[in-house]
Formats: sequence, C-alpha cells, structure tokens
Amino acid sequence: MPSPHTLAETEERVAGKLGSLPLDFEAMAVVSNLFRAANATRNYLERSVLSATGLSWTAFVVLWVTWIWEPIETRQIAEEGGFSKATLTGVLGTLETKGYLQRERSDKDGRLVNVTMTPAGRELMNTLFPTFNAHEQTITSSLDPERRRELADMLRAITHVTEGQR
Amino acid sequence: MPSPHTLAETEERVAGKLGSLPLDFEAMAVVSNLFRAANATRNYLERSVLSATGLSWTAFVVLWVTWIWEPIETRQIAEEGGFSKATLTGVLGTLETKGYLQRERSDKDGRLVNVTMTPAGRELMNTLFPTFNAHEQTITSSLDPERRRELADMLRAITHVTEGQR
DNA sequence: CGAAGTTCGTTAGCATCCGAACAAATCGCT
DNA sequence: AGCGATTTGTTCGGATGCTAACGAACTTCG
Repeated sequence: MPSPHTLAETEERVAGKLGSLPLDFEAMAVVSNLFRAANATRNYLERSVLSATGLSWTAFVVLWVTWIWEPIETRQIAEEGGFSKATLTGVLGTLETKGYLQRERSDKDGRLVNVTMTPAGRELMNTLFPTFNAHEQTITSSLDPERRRELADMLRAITHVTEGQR
Repeated sequence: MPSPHTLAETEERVAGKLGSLPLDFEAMAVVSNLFRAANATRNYLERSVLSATGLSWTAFVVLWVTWIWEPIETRQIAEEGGFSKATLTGVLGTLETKGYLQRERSDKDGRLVNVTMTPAGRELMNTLFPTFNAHEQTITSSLDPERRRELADMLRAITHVTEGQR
C-alpha cells in the first residue's frame, strides 16, 4: 500500500481544511506510520514465514509464548500475547488438534488450565523461530543496532502511555 | 496488556531454548514492540475518540482520507488507507447510509466511483479530527518533536522494506 | 470495427477476533 | 462453616476484513 501522496502534500491539505487550528503534524505522522509499518510487517511475515506452516499470526504468537514459558497458564498467554480470552480458547483448540500443544486442568486450582508443548510443537519452533528471527533481522536491516534499540525504546514509551490510561 | 515479563527475562529464555544459535534480539524487540504499540494505540484511540461516534477504525480512516482529498475515487481511498477493495465497499455503504459521504459514478469512466463528503460529514470531521489529533499528541507526549520525527522516519524505513519485498 | 485482455467495484464465502453472558471453582468475610 | 463476590475458561453472537469469482466498462491491437 504505497501511499500516492507525500507527507508534505497531506499536511498542506489538512492545514487547508482546518485553517488556523493548531495541529501536531509530527504526532500525526507517528501514528499514521505506526499502523502502516505494523500492517506491512505483519503481512510480510505471514507471507514469508507463516503461510508455509498454516499458522495464523495469533496462533504463532500463542505457540511462541508457550514455547518460551511452558508450562504456562492460559490467562498468562492471553496477557503476554495481548488478545482476549475468547480468542485464545479457539486458537488453543486449533493448536491442540494440530498436535503442537496440550491443555491440562490445574491440580491446585480447578479453574485454571495449564498449557505445555508437545514434542512436535517443540520441534516446529526449533526450526520455525530461527527462520522468523532471520526475517525480523531483514525487516530492521536498514537500521543499525543502536537505532534499533532506540526504536524499540520509543515504541515501548508509546505503549506505556496508551496502556496506562485505561 | 502489560507484559508480566521483562525483555531481559524473555531473551534469556529464548537463548536457553536455542542454545548457541545466533539470534538478533534487537530485531526481535523491535518487531514485538511494534505490534504492542500499534494495538495499544488503536485500542486507546477507539476507546477515547471513536467509540462516542460509532465509527470503526477503518470507517474513520476512510472518512479522513475522503475529507482531505475529496472528490476521490474509491480505488485511491483503498490505496491510501491500506485495505482491500472488498473491505472498502462495505465501509462506504455504511458511511453513505449514515449520511457522511456520497458515491457517484464517474462520467468519464463508467467503472469508477467518485466519493464526496456530505455537509454532515464535513461538520463531523471539523470537530472530530482536532480531537483525534489532540489524542495523537498525548500518545507521543513522552517524545520531544525531534524524536517524533526520528520515530516516524524509522517506521517509514521499516514499511519501505516490508512493502518493497512483495 | 471487434474480439481479447484489463481494470473497476461488488458479491459471496470464509477466517479471525472480540464483548457479553455463563457455569464452575475459589476466595473473603463474618 | 457458609454464603456472596471474584476469577477463570468457554460458548455464543456479531463485527470486521480478506480472497476469489463475477459482470460491467474500458483499452489494445490486429
């Protein structure tokens, strides 16, 4: 989705619409580019890495979180991944059917469900994650390591503000 | 979705999983924080600005693009906004029913549809966009103007790589 | 001309994800 | 101990957005 208009053109039009109202164009550019970059990155990774495995984006995140932190409770997976409990229920079902992980009711607390990887799931992630990371490297290849750290820090700052004001 | 684990903890676990394999942790952090920030920002803006208007995120983007560039062809709206033609058809129908914009077949080319705002649509955006921009300012308030520009630039660089390799 | 190919918007079918409501289990307070 | 409040995972209904297929309108080129 390459925008056919430049940033300057857009700013000019917006300023024309609202006359003398003071607007924060830098903030506008950050938000707009944030969504563009996130969508483009997701599409890129789904196409280049995930499509071959038949995993959806969310399914991969669930697998990744479980792989790292297993055994893990489902509520923690939802919190780490940033999606709702309802979504997680469906995705866990799919991944369990495919044989990548297992659900098990907790002994200590009958409400909780613990999740662990199966050997097949671990084997998948052993090869899938390095591939994924290699593409993450490609995505950020135009930035040197120092700037990557800065970028991650600034994104964290934004997340902090938007998640804080709840 | 505040992650209960720190970055360092996550890196340690991942390194433990894959032993000696070389991984790019900075790239991993960038991608992960990119999605977290985008989701948190979208939720924040939907909650604080859009929910009162009954507009979905996509509907707002369509309205915004049309407001700035009207009269505009539907294919251009889809390109600017970054969604599919099929999605646009539905959203345009909704916005037309609500009386915010109008469709009109082109005289020059019978395949094209031109879109213009109604007075009600313009009035809505005249008050809605300044509010939206004020919240965008809040979102980036922890960064000074120079860093906001840097952030927008780095996000553009990522978009360029991921959209380029199509 | 006119037939083949292209482009456009729409439709239909499908997958994904969420909020609300719910049942089961646990906790807290007296 | 016991009963209301809270927490957890699941189910259900709805909203959203995409791909593929399609008809209509235009373009190309022999």
